[in-house]
Amino acid sequence: MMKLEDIAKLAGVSHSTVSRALAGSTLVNRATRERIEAIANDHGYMVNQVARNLKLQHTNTIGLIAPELSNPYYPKLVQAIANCVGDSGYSLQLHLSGKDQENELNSLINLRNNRVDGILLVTGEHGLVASEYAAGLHKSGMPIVFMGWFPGAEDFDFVTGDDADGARQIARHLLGLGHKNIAVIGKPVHRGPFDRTTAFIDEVAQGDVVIDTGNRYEITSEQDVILAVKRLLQTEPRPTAIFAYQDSIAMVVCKELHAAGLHVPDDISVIGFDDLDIASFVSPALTTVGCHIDAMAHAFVNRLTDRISGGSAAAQPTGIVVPTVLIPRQSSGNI
Amino acid sequence: MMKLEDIAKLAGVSHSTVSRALAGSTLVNRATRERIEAIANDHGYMVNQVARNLKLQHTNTIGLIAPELSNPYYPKLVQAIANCVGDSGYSLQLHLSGKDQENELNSLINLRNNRVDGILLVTGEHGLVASEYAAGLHKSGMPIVFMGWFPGAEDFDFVTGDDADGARQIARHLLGLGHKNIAVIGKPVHRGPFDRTTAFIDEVAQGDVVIDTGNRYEITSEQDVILAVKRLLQTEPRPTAIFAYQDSIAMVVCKELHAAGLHVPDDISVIGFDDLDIASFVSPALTTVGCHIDAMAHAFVNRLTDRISGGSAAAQPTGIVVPTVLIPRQSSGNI
DNA sequence: ATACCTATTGCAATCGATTGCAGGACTGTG
DNA sequence: CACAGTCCTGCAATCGATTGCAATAGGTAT
Repeated sequence: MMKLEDIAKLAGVSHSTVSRALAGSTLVNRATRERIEAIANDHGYMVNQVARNLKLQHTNTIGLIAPELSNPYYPKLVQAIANCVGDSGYSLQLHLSGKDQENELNSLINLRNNRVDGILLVTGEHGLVASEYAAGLHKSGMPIVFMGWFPGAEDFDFVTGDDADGARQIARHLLGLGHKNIAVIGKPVHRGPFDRTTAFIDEVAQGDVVIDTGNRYEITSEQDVILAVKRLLQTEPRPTAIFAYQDSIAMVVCKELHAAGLHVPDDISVIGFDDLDIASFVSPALTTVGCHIDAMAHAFVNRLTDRISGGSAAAQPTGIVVPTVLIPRQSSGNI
Repeated sequence: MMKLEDIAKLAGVSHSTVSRALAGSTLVNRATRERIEAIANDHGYMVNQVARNLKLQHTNTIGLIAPELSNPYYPKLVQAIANCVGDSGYSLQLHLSGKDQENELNSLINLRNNRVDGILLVTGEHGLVASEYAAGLHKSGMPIVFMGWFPGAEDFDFVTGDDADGARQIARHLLGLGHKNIAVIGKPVHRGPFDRTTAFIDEVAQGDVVIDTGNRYEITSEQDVILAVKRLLQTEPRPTAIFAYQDSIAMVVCKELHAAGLHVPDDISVIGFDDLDIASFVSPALTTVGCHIDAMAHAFVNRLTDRISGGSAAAQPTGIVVPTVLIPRQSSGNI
């Protein structure tokens, strides 16, 4: 492939001049520059970024580590992130950690070795895994921003949706609908100050509704959901509403309820969380809580690019929390 | 950040020796190597890949250009690709072209400038856009594999699902169910020898069923679908089955049919194409055609890595077509 | 004519690795 | 003791850019 030197020879100048000409430097004579540009163009010269990166000590690349793409929430996020990153003039190096601690660590190492300018780390539902290494990286000056809260997140830059507030909105919604006997179900994910479960339970308590421990189902697999729904239906008195911490769970719940001959929302209300695209497609359409994912992605990559340019950004790590909104649909019975 | 030179100084040897030691070369004395390894380890030395890449003239990185992530088919594919790529020891540089020709071109240029070892290009439903540039790249020796057929694909390596056969399976399925009056609807995507529409129409013709031109709906937006369904319902005699070329369209069709008070599949059968995850969730579950996406991804990246290592791989460009299978569910009325 | 300034251009160092080749130390053999 | 053969290690070139500094040419002021 053509290199600076080749163009230089063709133009009868030194490679320094070519470099400057192509960079649009005022240091080179206009006529010379135009001649060089023409030659470079004719021969399809394109700068070798890896050489350039080495010299310039930056790569114009951002690393993104996400858990997976099969949970439909992540593609939405990755898409939004990719757009923002592209708009900021960076390339994206994508790593899927598969929720695996070792993979996540390897990705981190790989990204570091490749000298990406910064790292975007989406912590999975499992919480942060490679935190010590991430902390080391961070300390060594690598800009890194997390998405999602995890124990110790305060020491880093992170952005998260205001899940707790979302849960509170759901609580008020259900209370407003007159529900007094509510069950909660979902994957156990403890997100500290942003915890959905805690916030929900606390908020309904404000309305003098207590969620019986027997009505709290922690599940980890689809199989569990089926079992949980079976048990739930035998509970006396039967709950009139179910809050599932994840849309994916809520959908299975609806399916099982339907299979058991129950009608949502007439017999029982169901609310999810996450605002998956599918949520509006299933029938009945799922009431859920979401947050503007573009705003989220925007905050995420802006925080990082600010860190990279190291400019006005406060040295202090900050947590950015983006608001969530309730999206009432059929499954909660108000429409 | 620590570099070879620093470790060399610490160990009292030359940087060449450190390089060799860390590479596990037999050329360096065992004791020396172990000492160097220990020192490198203690000081957290990690090779600078960008310098290494420059010297080695390869980057261990594969570029992936996909149209988007909001159509749920792509995340599945990207996930599978990312896994394969990772397993092969490469990093992934992801670009989302957003179906935009200029973006796709920019991505191609960017990838080339970054000297990725090879490029995976998923052509969108719009067909290939940046084909001249891609051809140029290809000619200049850049390994590049396409996913999906497009006019001229024969000159490149490409892999595609056997959509035509899938469409034929659907045709036979519908024929077997006794349908004689069938409508087809979907985005107009012409995939030459793998065209869904053509194959479908030809195959039903084998069963002496002809699809009236009035029963062929080419749509481009969700709005179009709604209109099409309205028109379709006024057609006399009303079709008893609808084949939607895409699951995403099929789902909207079902929704509209439901809204019009029609029952799927009792009043009318619907079949989609793509086997989206959602397809099994909607109610009624959607009969569709899919192909083993992992096999597809596998073929895709293997072809590329073969090209990169340039080994046994035939110099001749080849098209790999992976089989599709019919997945009968409720919406076609046989279950 | 001398000194000085400006506008261009080239030289050479640098980024951080890899690797062919030369050379030193040490051992074994005749 | 000389010489060849191993085994290690270092020197220096190289990958393809960027950029500070020196050098040259031409023009102008004195």
